[in-house]
Amino acid sequence: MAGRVTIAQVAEEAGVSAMTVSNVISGKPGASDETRRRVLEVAAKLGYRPNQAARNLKTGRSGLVGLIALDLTNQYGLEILRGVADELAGAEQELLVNASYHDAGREKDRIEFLAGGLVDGLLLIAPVLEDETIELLRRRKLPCVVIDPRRLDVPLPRITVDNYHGMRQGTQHLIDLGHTRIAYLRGGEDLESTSIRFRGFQDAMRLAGLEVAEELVATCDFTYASGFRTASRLISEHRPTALVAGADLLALGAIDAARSCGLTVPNDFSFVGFDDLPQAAQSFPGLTTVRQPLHDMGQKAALALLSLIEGQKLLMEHMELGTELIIRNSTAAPPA
Amino acid sequence: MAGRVTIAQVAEEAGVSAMTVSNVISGKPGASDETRRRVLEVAAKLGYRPNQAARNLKTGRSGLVGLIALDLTNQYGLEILRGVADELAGAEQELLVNASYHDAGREKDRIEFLAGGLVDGLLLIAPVLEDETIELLRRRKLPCVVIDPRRLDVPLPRITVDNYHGMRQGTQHLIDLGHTRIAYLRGGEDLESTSIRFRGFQDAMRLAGLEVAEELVATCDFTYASGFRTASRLISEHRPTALVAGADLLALGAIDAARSCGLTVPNDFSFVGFDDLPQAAQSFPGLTTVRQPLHDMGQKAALALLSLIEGQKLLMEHMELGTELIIRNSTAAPPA
DNA sequence: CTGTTAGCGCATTCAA
DNA sequence: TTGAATGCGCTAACAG
Repeated sequence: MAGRVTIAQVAEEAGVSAMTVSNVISGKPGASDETRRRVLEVAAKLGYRPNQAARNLKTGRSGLVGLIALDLTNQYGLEILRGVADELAGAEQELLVNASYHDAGREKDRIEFLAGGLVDGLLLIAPVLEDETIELLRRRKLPCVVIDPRRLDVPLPRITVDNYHGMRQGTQHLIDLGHTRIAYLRGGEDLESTSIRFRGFQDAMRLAGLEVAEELVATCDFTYASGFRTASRLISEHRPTALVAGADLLALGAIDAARSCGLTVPNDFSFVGFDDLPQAAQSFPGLTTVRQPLHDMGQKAALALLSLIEGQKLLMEHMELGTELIIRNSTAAPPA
Repeated sequence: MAGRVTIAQVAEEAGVSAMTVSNVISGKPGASDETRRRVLEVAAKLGYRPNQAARNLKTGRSGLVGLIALDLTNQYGLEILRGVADELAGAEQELLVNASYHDAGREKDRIEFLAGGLVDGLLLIAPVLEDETIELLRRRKLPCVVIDPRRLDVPLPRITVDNYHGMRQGTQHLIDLGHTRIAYLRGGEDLESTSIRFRGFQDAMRLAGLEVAEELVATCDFTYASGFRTASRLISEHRPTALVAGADLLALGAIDAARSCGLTVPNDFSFVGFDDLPQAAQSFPGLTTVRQPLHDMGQKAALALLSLIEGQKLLMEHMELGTELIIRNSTAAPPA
């Protein structure tokens, strides 16, 4: 429907061959300045734009990078996406975004679809990645980089974060402030990173000689509402003085739960999150949290994918990035 | 790189012609069950996937819908995007998402790029749309639907919201509660909807016999931080009892500003927002706000675009959707 | 119901 | 420095 003008028309109008137009348009050398000028002029006049489909068919590349995210509503994935987009802006690649909506079946379906030659490479954010899907990817030889897979050992190039030390550091911060009764809010069970973060919490506690009281640990979904609900119960029933959450969204819900119990943050109760989503800074009081370099992860993943697409060998199969404790105003010493 | 198996190979292996394979694969009628079965079997065995580029070249369609959003960080655009994605999921169209990052130049560049045959149609969220860009779109005859343009009268199919009555209703809610000193936080100047919302506020006040005190009206950027800053000043210097914001993000910032001034919401101070972003419900106290049907706007826009792509005439050039006042817990009667 | 012919628009190869 | 021929993989139109 679009791009009505073809290279042939430009060629005729400019009195040269299609080949010459092609060369000039794609900025190849080998064309006199005079010819180049005329071709460009005619192309502009006619409003010529190369037909992507034809170009793709010829070159075997689409100029598209596929990205499959869990959904398009959660900031976690979107921050990564921004990093990807920023990196891709420089390369001549566009982003084709698909969501799997937390459904393994749909994830497989989307991957299969995109792998059908639509994209030159694939970026997966927090995918489930069943064995069958991995097999498909390998068979197709489709360049692919995985960010934060559920199972950390997937046999594909991947980028993860040092969840263990991040959570230890976050927990340690509360311990240093003098807290001893610290609650923990785990995210959903099926992610390996959830367990790793919890281990970081446990170890920090144990090494400080503190007990991890079983009733102070609860599991909930990765949502604000679930964090609110679960924390309400934890706080009202067991009265800890601080809470560590496996994700900012949970921490944010928990803070509001404390507030609705009439507690003041951080005077009466301290909170530490994990992620450092934009909301963490845009809340009152600002949320102390363990920062994942989400934007950076996106950029690094995109960069790795681009080099894979160019046919280069990857420097490393697995890249683990560090975290950083961001201290804001949701933590303080426990009430006397 | 991907999709190595071609239709010819499948045809040979199955002992039929390429045409037959093509028909079977695209689910066209006219193929005996037996043939169909065999073709499908061979295709599966070989892992055949049609090459999109070739298909696109032949059919003149890419199966891609372009979407240009301001950026990928603000929930406003993302809610619309979700609506679009939901609608497109049913059609055989994929979404190619681009961001313009609030830059008119980049917006034009992106549109020009996508219009080069990459997409079958274009959805624009809150675009600037310079005259030149509109001209380009028309020349290319690229199907296009605009959501919430800055200038409401762009000569393209468009979907907007009834900003005027929405804001009147939101303001009226505060008036009904007994507020008389009501502040107003305007969003950035260059959007027509900003002015229209403000007019709704003014009219509601005037019709209730209330004065719109000049010092109680302030303009700020569409960000939480800017809302926080501006509201802090407004509240501490002029002591209104309620504030209406031209966007939820501003209201959320304003609420935290009130809190940081030691005020309790809604007992000491009431707030009304505009948009009903997910954050409005996920905050404490829940934000009373004027709901824009963002998801619905996305769906309707996508639906309209799809019919345009199918070559059908549009039922209407301009569609204005209604708003709804969502009363949560950020509003109450003014302190005695 | 199935096969043949042709060509979408471009870029690679080679020749001029 | 430029041009002619060729084919990427697929499907519309028609013929058998």
